[in-house]
Amino acid sequence: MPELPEVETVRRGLFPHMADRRIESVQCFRADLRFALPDMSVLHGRLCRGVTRRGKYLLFDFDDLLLVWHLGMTGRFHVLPAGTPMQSHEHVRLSLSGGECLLYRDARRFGYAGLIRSDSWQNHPWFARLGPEPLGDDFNVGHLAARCKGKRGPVKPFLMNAQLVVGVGNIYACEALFRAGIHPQRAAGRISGQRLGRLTDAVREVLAEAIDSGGSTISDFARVDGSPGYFSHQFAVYGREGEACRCGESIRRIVQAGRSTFYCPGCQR
DNA sequence: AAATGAACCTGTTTGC
DNA sequence: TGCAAACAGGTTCATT
Repeated sequence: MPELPEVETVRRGLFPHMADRRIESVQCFRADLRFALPDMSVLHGRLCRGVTRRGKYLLFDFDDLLLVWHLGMTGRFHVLPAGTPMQSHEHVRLSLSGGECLLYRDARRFGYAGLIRSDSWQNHPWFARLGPEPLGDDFNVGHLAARCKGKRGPVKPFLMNAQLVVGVGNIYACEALFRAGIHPQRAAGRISGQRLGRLTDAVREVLAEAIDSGGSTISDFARVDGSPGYFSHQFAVYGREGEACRCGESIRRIVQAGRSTFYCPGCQR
């Protein structure tokens, strides 16, 4: 479900509820999600310093320990008053000082969590091979050109590879390619430097605009307070098969690497 | 090496 | 109406 803008929206929603709060109790309602859950009882009595993000991972800072969480496709966090009844698909609940509790809900259970040492988190297998943050300086046309060189596979699934750049999932890959005017089936190694420059700009712009809109809600995504994200109203191509593009062509849907791709055959070459 | 497909799991939508 | 198939924001592993 959540791509970078949605995870960042969740992070911003969590931060004021988690920073400087102590974990007063931990309840796990099942032993595993996608993987076995860590023993979160070690967090009992600990102070959370804040919540950061790397790619699509949330990192809860407990000084020497990080609680790392990936939302998978349908994971959601909510902060609610203590004593709130159990919610559907609720798997974990942390009671916090100050009278609130943090709930994790996940219908499909593709999400996962881990407890790792803060001093070596970047060497953890979940992080060691991740590409640069798309909104940071390390994601630039030089990086993209170097990685695209010689690649014969289609650019759209290539763009979704977290080893190239983190945070770009199915929605924003489609939207960024539309903005850059690049056909999703074009070989990654056969795009001019100028057009790769447009693509880096498009990735940054679409992600930044989506964060400003609170992410995109299709069906499952919700912010920590339960409200939806509004960027879905601004999709140019995603989910719009058969609708007319502003150029007049009809938007198409194809399947690449098992995922739906939406594009405009008039605007994207 | 690189690209595709299957797997993980449940809920919702679509089509016959 | 009922049932089955298709589809859904992600990642990893196995197979060509």
